[in-house]
Amino acid sequence: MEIIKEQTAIRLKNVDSFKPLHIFECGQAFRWSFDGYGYVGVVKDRVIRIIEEGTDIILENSNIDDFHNIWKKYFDLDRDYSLIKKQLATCDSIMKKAISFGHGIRILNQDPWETLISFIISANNNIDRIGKTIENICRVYGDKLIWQGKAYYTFPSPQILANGDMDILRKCGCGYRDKYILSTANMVAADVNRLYELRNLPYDEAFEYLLEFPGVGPKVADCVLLFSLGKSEAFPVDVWIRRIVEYLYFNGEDINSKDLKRLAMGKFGDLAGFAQQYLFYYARENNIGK
DNA sequence: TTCCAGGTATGCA
DNA sequence: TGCATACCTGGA
Repeated sequence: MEIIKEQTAIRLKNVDSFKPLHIFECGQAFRWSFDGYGYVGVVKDRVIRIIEEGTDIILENSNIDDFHNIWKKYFDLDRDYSLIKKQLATCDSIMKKAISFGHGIRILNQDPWETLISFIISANNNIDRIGKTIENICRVYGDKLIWQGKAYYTFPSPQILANGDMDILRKCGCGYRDKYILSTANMVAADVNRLYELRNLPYDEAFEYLLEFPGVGPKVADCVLLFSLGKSEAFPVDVWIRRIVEYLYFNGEDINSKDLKRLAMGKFGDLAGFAQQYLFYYARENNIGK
C-alpha cells in the first residue's frame, strides 16, 4: 500500500481488499452514508469522506497524522485480508462464493461504547430506523461539527447519555429500548475503562461481561466484540445468518442460534467473524433464504 | 388494518 | 435450560 499526502486528503494506492460499498453496507456500522461522492461518516470528532477512484482510495478531510493515529487502525489496514480470504475459501464452495461477492469487506475497529449502544438499538428493528435513531441521538446529545458548510454530530459520551432523558430518547426513536440505553449508559459511565479493557480479556469472559448490560443478548454482545473489541472469533447470529446457513448448509432445516454459533466457531475458528461478514453481506444483498 | 424488522426480557414448564 | 410471548415504531 502506498500512502500519498494531498492538500486536505490522503490517497491510498494498491490497498488490498478495500471497497467502500462492501465495508459500509455489510451491516457493521450505521453512521456512514453515501452522499453522491463517497461515504461520509463521523468517527470520534472527525468527519471524513471515503471515495473510491479507480483502484485508489481517498480519505477526504484527513492529514497524515490522523491517518496514522486514527484511520489505519479504524480501517484495519495492518491486516492481511488476502490471506484471510484464501484460508476461508478453502472451507467450502459457499464461503468461496460469498467471499467473491464481498471481496472488499474489512471489519472496522469501531468505538466499543458507540457500538454497544448502536447494537442495543438494532434489536428487533430495521436498518433504516436504526440509522435515523442514532443520528437523532447524536443531534440531541453530541457535539456539532461543521464541514463543507454542513453540520455533523459526534456520538455522545457515556457520561452525557447517562444524564440523558428517557422521554427525549423515546422521541429520538429508541422505542422501548430507551430504558436499556439509559441503564447501560449509567453502568458504563460508572466504569468506562472496564468496557475498553474487554479487548484484553479472553472471548468468553468479555462475552459474559457484555451480557450484563440491559438490552444486550448473545447477538448484540457478539457484534460489539467483533466490530469494536478485536474478537475475530465472534460469530453474531442474526436472522440473515440463520437464513443463509439453514438454507445453504442444512437444506432449510431449523437450527437454534446456540448450536449454529458453536458450529460456526468450530468450523471457522479465529476467522469466524470474517466468515460471518462475508455470509451476511452475501445473504442480505441477494435475499437468500428469505 | 396488519405485519414485519440486525433480538431481548420475562414468565412458566 | 428451553420455549412462547410481548415489545416501540413506521413503512409496506
